[in-house]
This record gives sequence, structure tokens and C-alpha cells, in this order.
Amino acid sequence: MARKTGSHSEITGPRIRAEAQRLFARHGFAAVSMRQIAAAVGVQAGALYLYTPDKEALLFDLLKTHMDGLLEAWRAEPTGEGALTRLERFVRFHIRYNLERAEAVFLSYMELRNLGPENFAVIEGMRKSYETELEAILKQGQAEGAFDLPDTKLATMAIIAMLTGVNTWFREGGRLSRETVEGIYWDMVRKSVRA
Amino acid sequence: MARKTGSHSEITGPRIRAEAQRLFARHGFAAVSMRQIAAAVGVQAGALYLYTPDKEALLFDLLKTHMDGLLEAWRAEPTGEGALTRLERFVRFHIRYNLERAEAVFLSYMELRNLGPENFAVIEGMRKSYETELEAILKQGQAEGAFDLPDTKLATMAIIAMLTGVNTWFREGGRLSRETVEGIYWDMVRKSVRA
DNA sequence: TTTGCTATTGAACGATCGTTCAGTTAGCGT
DNA sequence: ACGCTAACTGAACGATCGTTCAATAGCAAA
Repeated sequence: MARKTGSHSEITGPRIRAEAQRLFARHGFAAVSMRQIAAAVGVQAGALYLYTPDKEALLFDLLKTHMDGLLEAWRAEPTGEGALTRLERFVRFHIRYNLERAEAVFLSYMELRNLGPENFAVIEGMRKSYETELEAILKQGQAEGAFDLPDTKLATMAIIAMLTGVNTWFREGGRLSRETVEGIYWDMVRKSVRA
Repeated sequence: MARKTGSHSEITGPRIRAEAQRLFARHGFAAVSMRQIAAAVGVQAGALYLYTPDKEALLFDLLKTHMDGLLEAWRAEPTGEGALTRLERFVRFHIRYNLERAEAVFLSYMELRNLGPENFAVIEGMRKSYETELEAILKQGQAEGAFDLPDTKLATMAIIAMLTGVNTWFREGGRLSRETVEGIYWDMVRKSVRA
């Protein structure tokens, strides 16, 4: 037995990334073996190395892909004029986008330390530039006199932590719909920054 | 060579827990071997099993001890009468207590999944009861008419996530002192909940 | 100074780890 | 029908994993 019937790299490749993401998110990068990933895909461990040079590169690919998607999606989002409108867009976008990709978000926050220094710097830089998007909005609001914030950097971190926290407790089909949650969080954020 | 000169269980025990906490926080539970912990303590791997039945129990002990300390410290905190005062106490307490124990906090959030179901339930229950402390304050403020919150459970999660987020970026000796940070966060929280 | 206990070593256990590679089969253009 | 190549197997590599245990050295009480 060697090649499997119906096997194609355009199918196996994505499946490997999908199963790796699922397993890494569930058990943690270090706790998941290449053999477990292979088994989930339905393939032998050696076959994974046709798709990734090593285990860390597989993780990096997942994180990089996620951050690329996040930054691109935010740039594609319609941008309002006033800081208040832009902030509401950001709050709702962040909650929605992250809830739709819970596994990838989880990985991006938990498994960064398993990257080597260069790979770490790449992801960290992308995260930083995402945070800068929010900070720019806060600065604009400050300049407009719509917000009253003693420190925009700190407010940026506070707001992002609060929004990302939704992922830790929100469950589809629970007591509150995603739209309701978006609304309530937007309300709290709006009040917390207002002049 | 068997027993080391000057060796005592009251010394080695705490050192094992301290080094384990440091290494688990830095590299993750699954990525740290018993031999690494032993080496950090200056002992052979087998000696660790005089102090813990297995690796998971070592992690559980760290998490349990941390949560015990957190709950006890909060109960020892002076409790104001008004909801606003009590909320300020909580905000400042949470930031201060967590910043002083960054490694333990990090572990409590990242390594829960490495516990078996029973151990997991214990820690999860303690976390829940800590969250309930905050929610009680929010409910009181709601009843007093001092706060305006559509959902106290959600506000609880939002505030805790925001406060705990300080640990991800705060560095001693940085641009802002811990007291300043406490003040700014308290300002944002106060505004976000006010009627 | 002997005795009993405490603390630890060091070797060993089987299992599993990430990774490599020669060999083998399936798909496909010719 | 053939030959080339893409896709994968299965076995193997040395390293390391968590854990156990008989042997032993330092300590404290007698």
C-alpha cells in the first residue's frame, strides 16, 4: 500500500491544517503529536512532511493565515467618518470575526510561545498593527473631543482584552445571540470612552 | 551518592513548586519535562515523586494554591457599603493581586485544560465563585440604581477580561506605575457601568 | 556511636516523540 | 497501454518522555 485512491494534495493539505488547528486548539500545541494529526486526517505521520517542513512551521502557517485574514477583513470593512461610528464598527467587527473563528483566535493567543524568535516577531508585529488600528480610532475620538481617555494605548489594550474575552464564554445557541452581545459590549465600550 | 548534604523536605518541596510554576508559565505545562524541573531545583527527576504523585498533581497543586489565595485575599479585603466603593475595591484588588502573581495567573488561564475532569471542575468552580463576587457587586449597584447594565453576567465577564488583560502588557518600571494603571482602569470601568 | 529514618541517586522501564527515507501505488498525459 | 510523477506507506532513527525502585548517604535521637 502506498498512494491512497482519490488522494490529492489540494484536499490533503487543507485537511491537515484544519485537523491541526482543531487539535492544537483543544489540547495545546505541545500536547499534540504529529501522529495524532495524521490519524485525524487518515494518513501516516510521514505524509505530513510533504505539506510542512516541521511541526512549528505548521503552527506558524495557521497563525499567519489567521492574522492575514483578520487584517484583510478589517481593511475591507466599511469605515465611518466620526470616531464613534468607527469605534462601533471595530467593536462589532472584532466580536463577530473572532467568534466565527474561535479555534484560530485561541491559538493566536495561547501558542505564540511555541514559535521561534523570527516567527514570533512576525505574528507579534501583525497583532501590534491590528491594535494600532483601534488606537488610531481612539486618538481620533480624543482629537474630536468625543472621547475622554487619559491614555489611548492603555485604553486600546483594555478594550481589546474585553472584546476578545467574549470568546471564552460565548456559546452558540446560548442565552444571548451574538448580535445582542455585540450591542451590550458596544454599549459598555461607548460609555467607558465617552467625554 | 544518595542524600545531599543539607537537604530537607521543607526546603526542596517549595523549591520544586516554585521552579515548576516558573517553567510551566514560561514554556507551557506540556512542553516542560519532569527532568527540566528537577534540573532547575538541582535534583534528579526521581526525587520529584517524593513531593507529588505525578505531573498533573503538581500543576493542580499550583492552581489550587493560587485560587485559594485569591479567594482568601479578596475576602480579607475591606468591604465598602455602596456598590461604587465596592466595585472600585474589586477593580484595584484584582489588578494588584494579579500583577503580583503574574506566573500563577498565567497558569490559571492557560493550563486548565491539562487537568483531568475532577481537578478541572475544582478550579473551574473556584474561578466561578470569584466571578460571582464581582457579579454580586454589579447586582447591588443595579438595585441601588447606581449602575445601568442590561446583563450583569455579561458585564462580569467583560470587566474581568479587561482587568486580567493588564497582565499581558504591564511591565514593572514601564511608562506607567501600577497605581496609575489601577486608576485609569477604574475610571473606564466606572464609566462603563454608570447609570 | 550506633540505630532508624529521611532524602536522594542513578539506572532502568516501556512508550512515545519529531523526523527521514526507500519502496510502492494511484492518477494522468501521451 | 505505457511511463512519469505525485501521494503515501511503513519501518526505522536516536532522543526524550513520565514514572518506578533498589541502593545509599546524611541526619537526628538514643
